[in-house]
Amino acid sequence: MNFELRHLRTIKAINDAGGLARAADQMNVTQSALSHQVKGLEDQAGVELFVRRTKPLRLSAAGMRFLKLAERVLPEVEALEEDFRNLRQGRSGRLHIAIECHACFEWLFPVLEQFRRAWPDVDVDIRPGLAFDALPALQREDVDVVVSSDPESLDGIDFSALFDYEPVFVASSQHPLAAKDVVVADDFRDETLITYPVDRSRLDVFTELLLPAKVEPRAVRQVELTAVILLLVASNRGVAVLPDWVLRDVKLESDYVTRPLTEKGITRRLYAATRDKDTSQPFMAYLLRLARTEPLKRRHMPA
Amino acid sequence: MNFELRHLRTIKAINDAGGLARAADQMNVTQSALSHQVKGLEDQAGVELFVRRTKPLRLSAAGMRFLKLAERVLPEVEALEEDFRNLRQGRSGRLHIAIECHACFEWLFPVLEQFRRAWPDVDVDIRPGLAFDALPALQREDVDVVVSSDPESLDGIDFSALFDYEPVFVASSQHPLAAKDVVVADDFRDETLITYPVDRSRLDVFTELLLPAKVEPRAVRQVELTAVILLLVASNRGVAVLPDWVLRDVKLESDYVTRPLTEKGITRRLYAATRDKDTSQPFMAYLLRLARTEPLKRRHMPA
DNA sequence: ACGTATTGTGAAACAAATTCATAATACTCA
DNA sequence: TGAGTATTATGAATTTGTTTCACAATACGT
Repeated sequence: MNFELRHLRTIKAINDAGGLARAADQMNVTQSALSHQVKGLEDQAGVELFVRRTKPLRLSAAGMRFLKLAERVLPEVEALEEDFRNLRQGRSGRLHIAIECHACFEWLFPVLEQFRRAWPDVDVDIRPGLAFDALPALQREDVDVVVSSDPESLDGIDFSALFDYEPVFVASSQHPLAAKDVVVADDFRDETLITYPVDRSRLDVFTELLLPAKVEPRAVRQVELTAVILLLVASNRGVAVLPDWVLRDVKLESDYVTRPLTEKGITRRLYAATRDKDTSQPFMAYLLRLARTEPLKRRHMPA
Repeated sequence: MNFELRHLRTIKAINDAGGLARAADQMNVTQSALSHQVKGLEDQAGVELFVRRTKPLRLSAAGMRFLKLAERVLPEVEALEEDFRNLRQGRSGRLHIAIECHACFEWLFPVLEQFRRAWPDVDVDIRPGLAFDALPALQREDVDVVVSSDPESLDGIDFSALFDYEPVFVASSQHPLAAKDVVVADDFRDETLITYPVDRSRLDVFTELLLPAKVEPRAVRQVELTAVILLLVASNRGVAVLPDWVLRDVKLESDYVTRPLTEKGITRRLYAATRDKDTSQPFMAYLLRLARTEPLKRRHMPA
């Protein structure tokens, strides 16, 4: 008693065609093949699937149940086949994105909104959970894209540059440092610094400014949401360093001010890591193009 | 790209067992067999189902979809296999009954009520529609039992006697014929006869009484429902001939009277026709026993 | 009842899946 | 890092299953 889809297809074909011979034609096999197959199936099942005393073979009660199963199952199987066909042609696929940089939500979300419209069959998702070892997850195919500003040379992984950004200092307009044109490392010594709740090794302020200068802020407070960070900054509960793109939309409400870090300013580059076999897939290329151009569009535009 | 259930079972097993080797054990095949099978499947589908860079084989995104299909489909297939097992052991099956005699509803329904409790997995139904050529339908396996009072010698068909009954004359207690102890054919000459809307050849009054005596009633009115026939008779709009079992429950309300037909009374025998291969099936035997005994239980019992 | 359409059967040819033996590969842990 | 272990991959031989071919058997229509 070990059914196969072949059997389902056969029973359905015989029923549809209204006979074994006609069904055989449609399936491009001989009538004999189907006769043998049905016999084998009935032996296995121990049940008569067809009424034999009638001539164009008709389904018995048991056969009807078999047919019902076929009619429920076969379309699902065909759907998967279609799905795989699309996958092969790069029309469908999975795009699960891990973001190492906490603030990337801000520009990524609008990008994915646009992507989704162009590639409706691609399964899109953002997975902020595995921020720590995102690259191993990429290798293991747990995710398909990792957004990071720290490219590593890894086997089978491509890093594509997306765009440059500037981590900028943010403080309340009431804050003493608002008076300065440029903020430097030493300025943080007496400040409460508000950051995302992640390791310092993944915070630009520390890696690019404070650690090299061996400066420790008076206090560090960790806050999850960007909007809340800005709220706290505006009410002068601390200062923060955020990528410029986070500020672009809200700049006008001048409860707070932004200032460059160091004389020259700091410039960082964002990358998308993908498995090399996926990099040139149509929808992946489309995403990368979108992620390169789209976040810049609304930038430096005074509202 | 031609999936088989074997592939679904394999993918599921590999996922469940967490590895190809373990899955092979559980399926009682060699690890090599599964390796070949997966390879073949991936070639056919043109899609990588597993992540190869990791060692205990893990499903890829595409593989996950395959697994999902397996988890939806396999239980359904197993349900059917279970169903067939039951069928083979005679615990489940189909019991579609065609009744030639219109009034058989009255005793058959309670019988089926009882049957259903004893054999919950048998698919029970009454099909009054194909009253005309019920026996061919039985041979074609469109139905499984035919209740009839006219046994024929037919190949592959058994007729089992159920019980005897008496077609009796029914009239309003106001009706002149109510004065007679016995009603004969001639008595119908001036009466309006109420019958079920079927051919005369399947009405006891005609086959057993009026046709042999070459008597034609003044009028014949056809009515579908037994209850309505009794209603019309009670209000003296005509007379009827019904099997005694129809009257057993309602006799007490003596708006109408029943009288035997002819001096000796008429006796008819009811049969259940079944395909010989089914006759000795446990649930069929049970039904026949029930149909032989149950309808008689409440008979001739003065309430 | 005869001819036609349809299904059934057995042996041979063909195709596919499985095994066996062994190679290749990833993972583990000192 | 490297030896050892666990896991998967591969190719040829074997086994198993499916299809074909040719023809027999069976139902159906007129």
